[in-house]
Amino acid sequence: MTKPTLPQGTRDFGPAVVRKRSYILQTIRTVFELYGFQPLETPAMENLETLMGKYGEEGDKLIFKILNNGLDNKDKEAQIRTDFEKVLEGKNVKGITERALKYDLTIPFARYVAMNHAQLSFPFKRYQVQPVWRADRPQKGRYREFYQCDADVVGSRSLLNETELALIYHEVFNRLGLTGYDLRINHRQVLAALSEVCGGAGQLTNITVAIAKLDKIGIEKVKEELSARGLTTDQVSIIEQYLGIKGSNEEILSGLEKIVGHTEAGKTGIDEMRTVLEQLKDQQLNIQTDPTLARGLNYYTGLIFEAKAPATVSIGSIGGGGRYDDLTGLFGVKDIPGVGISFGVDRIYDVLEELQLFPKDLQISTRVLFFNLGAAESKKAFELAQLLRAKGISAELYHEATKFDKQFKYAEKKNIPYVIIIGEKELQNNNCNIKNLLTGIQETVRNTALIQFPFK
RNA sequence: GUGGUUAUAGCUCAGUUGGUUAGAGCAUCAGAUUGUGGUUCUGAGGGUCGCCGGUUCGAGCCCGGUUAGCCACCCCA
Repeated sequence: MTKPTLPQGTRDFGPAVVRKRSYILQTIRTVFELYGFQPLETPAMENLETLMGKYGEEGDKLIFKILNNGLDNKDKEAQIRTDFEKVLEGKNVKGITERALKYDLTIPFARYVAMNHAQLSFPFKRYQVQPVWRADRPQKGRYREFYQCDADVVGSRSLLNETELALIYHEVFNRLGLTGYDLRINHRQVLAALSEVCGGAGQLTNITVAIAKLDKIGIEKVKEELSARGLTTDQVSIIEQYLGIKGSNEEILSGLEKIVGHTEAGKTGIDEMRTVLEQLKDQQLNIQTDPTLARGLNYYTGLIFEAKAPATVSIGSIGGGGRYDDLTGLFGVKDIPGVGISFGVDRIYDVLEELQLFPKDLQISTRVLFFNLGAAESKKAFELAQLLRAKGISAELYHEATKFDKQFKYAEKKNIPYVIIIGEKELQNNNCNIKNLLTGIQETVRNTALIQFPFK
């Protein structure tokens, strides 16, 4: 017998952890529902070609592929050998692998919309809470299997959607007690305009990758990287100017206007951000425009979001999203624009843990433990436990008659707030002793009055 | 995917230049206590030193490989 282990980057979730995770998930689901989103689930696996090419070159490498069954079929051996040669060259071949684990929830959603657009009524607002898989190297806050919680609206170009999604972030983080969250926005068109001003749309990726690192490596290193990626001194100096924009949201937008406001794309981007900020004006969100924000996924075309944990926690991004104008176009259905956001539950968990923001009573499941003091006593206890259960109060009867010490310790470990003791005396008198383990207060109650007792 | 680092009891960790039988605290179990827990006291169980191989008379310690955690890069939730 070898010791069992878990695959790299995966985890088991024990009872206490599951409770905390579902507290987060329930909070998010509730807010999604509050804003009119409807649930959707899609399979763990998709056809490989549904996923390939949707997440950029790096993303493709991180997709978990599933080996086909039946590769040992002798009749097909020759074909399988030639196919496998292609795999060794880094190609994907249907004969070897045609399915993959889903990498995010957005592309499967786009696939769903493309397949069902004739039946759906638009705008279609859906939320989805499911695990996704990435063949990334694990670190703290980075796993190979993790949950995403997405909300997307498709079939509407209205910026009201962006506004409401920002409010959802605000509402969820506030409900979780994460009031110090940091929500940033930027616009793909502004980034596109910047690269246009800097000598051609071909530079977009080079520029966004470099400026996204500003926080981490500083302006000098960013300039070095831009030069290394082939930008001229003039172009680098425009970007330096762009990165130097600071101040309030309005100050940042005016700053952007000076650099990219004369371009069509730049104007659109700035106007849209301004509209959304205007709509949010009275809502007290911690929202700020951040010209360095550049989300990696290459399907975003409009406003983009990123939610970060409070600065005191070293976890970084806990959510992100943005507008994509033609996601279903990838699957042959044109003109269905969309916008969506995502919450990273696993990271939010780590943040709440670090800041000790989980409610204390999450771990209370059983409210009442009946002590077991013998055959006749436990028969009565069982009867009363059934009464409480029928009233919706979760109750347990200790599984065997043993000394008090053990039964108390069981209650303590399971965080059970009340124990009920029925012994020989109580059995005769038709009453029972209810002890509150938190306060230590014990009182005697008639059995007929037990169901009225407030087990708070 | 690249580089670095760590792995000893259920948990947190000691373990000397390689040397007989690998230790502590907490936790667990039993007793002091036959109807009232959290404190205290006494005792007990528990380890193929992540795994595989090598060097050596001898390896927890040295070397190689492998698996997993962590860190940086890349990227990302």
